[in-house]
Amino acid sequence: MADLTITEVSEKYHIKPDTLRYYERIKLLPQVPRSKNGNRYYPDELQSWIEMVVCLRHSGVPVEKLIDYAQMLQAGDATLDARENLLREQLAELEEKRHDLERSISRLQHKIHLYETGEIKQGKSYFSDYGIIDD
Amino acid sequence: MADLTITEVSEKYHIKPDTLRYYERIKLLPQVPRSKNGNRYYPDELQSWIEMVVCLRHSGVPVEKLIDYAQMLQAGDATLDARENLLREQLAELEEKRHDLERSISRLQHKIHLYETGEIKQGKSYFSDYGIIDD
DNA sequence: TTAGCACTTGGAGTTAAGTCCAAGTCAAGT
DNA sequence: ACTTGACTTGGACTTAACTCCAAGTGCTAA
Repeated sequence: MADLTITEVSEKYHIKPDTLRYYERIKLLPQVPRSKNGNRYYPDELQSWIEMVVCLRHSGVPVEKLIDYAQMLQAGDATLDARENLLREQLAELEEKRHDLERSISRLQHKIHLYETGEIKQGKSYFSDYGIIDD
Repeated sequence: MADLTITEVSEKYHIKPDTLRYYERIKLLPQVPRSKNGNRYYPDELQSWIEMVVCLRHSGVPVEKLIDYAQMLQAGDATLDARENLLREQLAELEEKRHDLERSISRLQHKIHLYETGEIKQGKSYFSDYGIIDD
């Protein structure tokens, strides 16, 4: 692992250069170092953080929470407890999200099954097809 | 289960009246019937569909896909295959989402564990705390 | 040295999905 | 009759998170 340019990071993590610059503007990233000509480069440390950000963003953790965490990281040990709390809160959010997702997946699977077996064809009127599956 | 007014539906499914009217405008709902005074009421059939919509929206299925499905439902049997396809596609999306979510949850759990055990305190510099856990 | 390309900046524009508002109507209660 | 409260409409506004643009700089290769 070595320093990468903005486009390299962009390709590695499937995130646009514009987004990387945006993340820096909003302080989701610390000041990104520049090479002699003024171009950004991303050392390992930064890449790891970006990797984490991309992962959590992909799961819907709001940018704002990540900024809060980033700010606290920079503030040092005084923020240890607050950081742990933030992580716990986000974990709880994601676990709820997972629960909702399981429900939706079951719903879709059930519905698809109805199509597969042709049961849906008996379909009465327009939306009747949408009875709730025991709750 | 019986006909409900807009506020009743709103309370039952934790969705604002404005959102219900919005859903109607964008054809995510069929024409909602009106009582003599012009107020909307929601019969069982509609409630089931709303319940489904709320569930899927909560898992991130885009409004547009739900509109497509709703339109196809109204179009009748000619759209059976297309409807099944749409459901399969959305199912695949949600399954991928679930995968991402699992990853994020593991990440957070691991990180929280580091805080719990005090391992994070040894923290080198700012973002070093973010090394990637074996991949 | 000139063309081309990757990068820089500040700022404007986009997209999805609501969310809110002002002005008006209607039925019920006092 | 008058106030209250729930509803109606069309349209404007908000929010989150990008995403794009124009104008400019600076290295690289022919």
